[in-house]
Amino acid sequence: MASSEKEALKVAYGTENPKRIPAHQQVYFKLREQILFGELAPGQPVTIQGLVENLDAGMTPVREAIRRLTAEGALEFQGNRRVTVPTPTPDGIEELIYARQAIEPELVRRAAKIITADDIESLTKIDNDLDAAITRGDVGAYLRHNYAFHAKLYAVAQSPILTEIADGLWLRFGPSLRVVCGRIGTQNLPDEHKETLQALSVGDGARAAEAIRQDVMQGMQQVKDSLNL
Amino acid sequence: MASSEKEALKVAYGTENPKRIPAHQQVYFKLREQILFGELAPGQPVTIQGLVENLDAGMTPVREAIRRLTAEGALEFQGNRRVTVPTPTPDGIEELIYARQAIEPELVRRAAKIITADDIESLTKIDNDLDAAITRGDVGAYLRHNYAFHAKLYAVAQSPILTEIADGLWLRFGPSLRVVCGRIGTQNLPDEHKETLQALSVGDGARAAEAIRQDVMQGMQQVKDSLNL
DNA sequence: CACAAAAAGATTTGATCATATTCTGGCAGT
DNA sequence: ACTGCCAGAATATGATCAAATCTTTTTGTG
Repeated sequence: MASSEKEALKVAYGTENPKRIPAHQQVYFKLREQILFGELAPGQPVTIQGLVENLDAGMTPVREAIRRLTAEGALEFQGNRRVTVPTPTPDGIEELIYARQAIEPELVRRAAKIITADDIESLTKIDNDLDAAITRGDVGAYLRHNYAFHAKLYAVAQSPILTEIADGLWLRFGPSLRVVCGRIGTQNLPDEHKETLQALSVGDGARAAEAIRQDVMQGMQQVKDSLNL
Repeated sequence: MASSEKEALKVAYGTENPKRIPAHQQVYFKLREQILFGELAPGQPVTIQGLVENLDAGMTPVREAIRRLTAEGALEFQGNRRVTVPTPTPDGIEELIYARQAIEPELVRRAAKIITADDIESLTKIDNDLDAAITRGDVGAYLRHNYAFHAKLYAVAQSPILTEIADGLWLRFGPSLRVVCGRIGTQNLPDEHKETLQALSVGDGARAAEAIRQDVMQGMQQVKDSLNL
């Protein structure tokens, strides 16, 4: 997702906005949220008509949003005309593990070079919210804040292409993450965020990158184990 | 692009086929080709109505194809409602260099583990066609065969997610590659394919991966230099 | 009077919808 | 099981509306 779009959406949501967001983008963002934060489970079929009612949108915008999410790997054509949320496979998880380890530490290295005190403060705040969500066992909030932490790191890195790739990967394992958290709760989930922040605050990009690599690896391993893949 | 789709398209092209390919997919593949092999230049605007005439398709399929390619980074929203082929930037090229070096050697490592003699033969044939294209200075054929070589490697690796990412990267620098080749011809272009094939034929995955890394790096460097970025 | 900035109008293009058509999967009846 | 029919869902078209750009005209100033 391009950050300019995010910004535009934030500005426009709900208010009597001057800038009108095209329906197909609104549908895209709503559906994306549902996939990322678990309203949709792996294997679940996604019908155009269902979304038309559910999201109260026209047919054409829904179609376009589905195409876009399909291209990003968040949804999957079933060959006939069906679309579903992809079901994780052992090989797929392996690929995601490799890809995340290849991309995310690099983003953190890049972020470390140009991060500001404000950014670190912002990240710390997100991480505190994350801890609070873990403590009270709020799975939904955990998923959102965890994503927010990583997304903020991407934003700091100012590397739009790598960020888009990383965001695409989130869409692929989001539904599975939800399933896992729903099963094992929010305890025992990996959190190398403190270490990452520590390293970033002293400008140690290499250490921050390694911390994120650990965070990513542990998280994906957790998913893999919990799903018996 | 999922390989199942590719297969389906190949089967269906032109013939009085039993399986009908949806118009939006046909448009997608046609447009994708135009982007990859250079009918469309960086910065060029892409209009829906233009494609409707050009590709002789309806409006809805064209729209869906554009959304899909936009999600893959092959096209770019211009904020107003315009869509264009992205113009390369120095930072963008840097990101692509990193991403390709992270993904493609891994695909080759995976391919090396399961490659068959038939696959190697097939790759050799593609590489010969590539050499022929270089010799006679046929830029279009060069681009197609060069892509075919890498795409075949991806196919051998049987890693759909990494392959989709790699394919997405091709879409991002395809137009620039065309510009560069049009400018400097087909001589002096990198070709570590022989080395790659040699390593693959003796089962040396590490060496094959390194050869591809060289190939990728040199190619991207060429693009970067030629565009004065 | 010449020039340029601004306004108004015309035109192109994108967004959306209503509707017709095509396809798929299930079900009834053999 | 097999075949053919039917309901529902997806695909695709063309019409309509809205937004952006281009063109022309108007207006203001040196």
